[in-house]
Amino acid sequence: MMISTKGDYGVRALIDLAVHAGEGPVQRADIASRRQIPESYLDHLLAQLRRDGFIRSTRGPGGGHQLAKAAEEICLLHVLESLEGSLAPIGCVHSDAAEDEHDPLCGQQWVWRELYDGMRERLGEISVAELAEREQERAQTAAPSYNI
Amino acid sequence: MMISTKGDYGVRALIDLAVHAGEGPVQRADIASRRQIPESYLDHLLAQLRRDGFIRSTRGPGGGHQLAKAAEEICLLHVLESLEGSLAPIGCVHSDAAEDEHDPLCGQQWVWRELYDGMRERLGEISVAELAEREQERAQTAAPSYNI
DNA sequence: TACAATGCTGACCAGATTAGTCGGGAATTC
DNA sequence: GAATTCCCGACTAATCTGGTCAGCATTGTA
Repeated sequence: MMISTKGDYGVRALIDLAVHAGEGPVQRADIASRRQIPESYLDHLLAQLRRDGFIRSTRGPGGGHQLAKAAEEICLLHVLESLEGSLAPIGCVHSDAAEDEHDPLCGQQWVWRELYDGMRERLGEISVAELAEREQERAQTAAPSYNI
Repeated sequence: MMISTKGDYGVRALIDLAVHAGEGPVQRADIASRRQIPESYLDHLLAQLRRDGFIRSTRGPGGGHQLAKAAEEICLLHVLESLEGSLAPIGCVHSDAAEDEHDPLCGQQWVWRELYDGMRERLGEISVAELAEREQERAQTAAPSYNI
């Protein structure tokens, strides 16, 4: 398991913010109840997302959280790396490792690196905007009667 | 981290067995020292690999472990799944899950599934034989003077 | 038949990580 | 100044990782 609830919840929260973008700050409690995330846990995740510049938060009544940049510019790769740390499938492979820094004992490194690079590439292509769109589409297909 | 030392050590052990295939049973202690794996830990990994039919073990003097099938027929996917359990990047996605068993709250499932399928496909193509070959090649390039 | 070499098994353990909870403080609006 | 909201750090229980260890089972050889 490479993606814990941290990453999963965090992504969901960002989707929620993307869906409600332009409606002013969204409150933690609303995200939590809509996305079924324990509120006090979500707290920590939002803090991390703020630290890494994905969201902006405002305090006081009417406060809440908003995306700090366009949803199109937030890719899954960065979000997950923010919340989960490195996504490397194994310790001896990290994104900033030198190309030929090979441990002679870890001859199968090329496999892990190949997997890792493939994953990072794909995750880098998927934006929170895309996830939010897909969700909206699905919601409409699932319950079209409410939308006529 | 999706691949712990379990999977890594296990793969190394199988490579070792592939390299020494045809030389009779290979002893645990030899694998352990050549591959830098704690012997008593390796013990458990070999047990698992045996249970899942990757190796055959014989006891008594001159005993040891051998591949139970051709190294070409052992793919990384099965080995890792034997040692690590499911490689699913997240709980809601497993290989035997029904196609449309979607949790309405997990709208981003398609992403995880896409990653998972890609990984499984790639890992299914790589055999222990290939890993062993690559290792041998590299050993020769690294120290050609010993092989003239 | 004894014994030495080897594998087999289950119990145990320390440290890290995950998935939270809780309590209190700080900022902001009304 | 009171209500609302975010912010932050301490704490916890359960699980996983990466082992270690003791003792038993099997088998070849003298």
